[in-house]
Amino acid sequence: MSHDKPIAESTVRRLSVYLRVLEHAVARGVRTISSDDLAEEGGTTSAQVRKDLSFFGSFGTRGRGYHVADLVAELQRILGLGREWRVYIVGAGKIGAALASYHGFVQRGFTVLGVYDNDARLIGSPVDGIDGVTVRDFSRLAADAARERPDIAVLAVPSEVAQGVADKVVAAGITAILNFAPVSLHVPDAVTVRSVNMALELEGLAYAIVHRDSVTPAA
Amino acid sequence: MSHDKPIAESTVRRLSVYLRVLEHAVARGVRTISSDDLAEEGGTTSAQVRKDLSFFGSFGTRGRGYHVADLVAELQRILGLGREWRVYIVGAGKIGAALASYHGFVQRGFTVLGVYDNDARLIGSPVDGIDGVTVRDFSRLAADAARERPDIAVLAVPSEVAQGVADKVVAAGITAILNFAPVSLHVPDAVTVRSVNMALELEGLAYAIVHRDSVTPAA
DNA sequence: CAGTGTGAAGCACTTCACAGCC
DNA sequence: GGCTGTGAAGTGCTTCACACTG
Repeated sequence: MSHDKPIAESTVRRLSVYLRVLEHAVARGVRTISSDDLAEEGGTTSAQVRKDLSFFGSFGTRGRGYHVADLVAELQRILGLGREWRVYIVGAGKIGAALASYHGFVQRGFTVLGVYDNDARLIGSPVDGIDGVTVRDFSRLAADAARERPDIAVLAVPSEVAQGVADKVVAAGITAILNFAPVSLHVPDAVTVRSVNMALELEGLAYAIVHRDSVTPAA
Repeated sequence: MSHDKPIAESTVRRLSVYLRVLEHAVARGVRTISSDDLAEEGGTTSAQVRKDLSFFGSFGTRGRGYHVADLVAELQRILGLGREWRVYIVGAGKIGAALASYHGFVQRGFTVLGVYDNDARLIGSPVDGIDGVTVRDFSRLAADAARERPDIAVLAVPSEVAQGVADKVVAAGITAILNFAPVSLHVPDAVTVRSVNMALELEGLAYAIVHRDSVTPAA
């Protein structure tokens, strides 16, 4: 849609972090914040904060800092959080259920329209945390998607079936996937995939412990 | 402990990915694998695979590739997966419970010794998925840790209390934290923190959808 | 030959440092 | 005086390309 120069994924990640810090600042009644403070809270450097923001415009006031409320609005706009994002969760196991009722999602405008599974024992049972939503039959996903046009599918299924599920999700016209299975998914270029891999993070910690002080943190 | 030159976090991440691919290959009865195949399955390039491995040694055979079983052993050794890693999970809510019973952890030698909460209604109740483990009182964590010497604490608590919990965990002598709360934790340098932030990943997807084809994937 | 191992080149992200502005 | 915005410098990860070897 836009023709801005590409922004690094690392920058986008930090923008999300800044947004959280700023919302916290709003809650505390803070009006104005410097790049130094933002960096401190967000775990980065002031130069990084200013550089990240500079890709999108000049939001600060020299000598003063950033107006918190304004910057919140800017970041929400930049990140695309002004609208409702419609989400399907695939997999009604422990992790899928936990995600479905995760408060952090709703808070940011991510609405869970449906939770899918192929286990007959789960289909039809209520998803707690979301009133009125019951577990849907995975075989209906394509038909439902044609009607509801979800933006994002969250995959909380076992590794062995993750690629197959991803293929079905893509075939249903969903173009963004958040993958919780510990496998790399192969999807067409037009589809965006992010992965959250908890076991991999634990392994990273194990490595760090074993090799204490010989790992360069990337962020 | 060792005096190897520091290895990039991105490299360590990929090693974990390679390990998974290789284990899958073992399961399929594959004996030998090329950097090309490993890259294809792992979502990277063959040069990257060879470079990553080269930091630790020469494990392949020119003209032939890598012996799968041998490389699995090497990677397990490099990542420090040869031993048991003792884990405490703090927070017995939905996410904490889901993590406690997550199979991927046990599989890699991560043993959940205890699940902690400060909610009296949860303390003492069984943690399903782990036989014999019941939810422990968070106020006992320091005392338990002195005895059980866990390596890693997984934080599955609300953002508002995450920093406070982290402080207690650090005070209890735990030096590695996997943080699921969407805040950056401030800890001493000697403590390693990794964060998994699901809301942030969703926001990344939202950004990617809004700015389709103007994001440079970092991995 | 097929495919690894690796110095060198390329590229992208981060940090520096300072001019400019409130 | 304090702090932003930003070219330029620095750093580190990735990609290239090829010598080398089983």
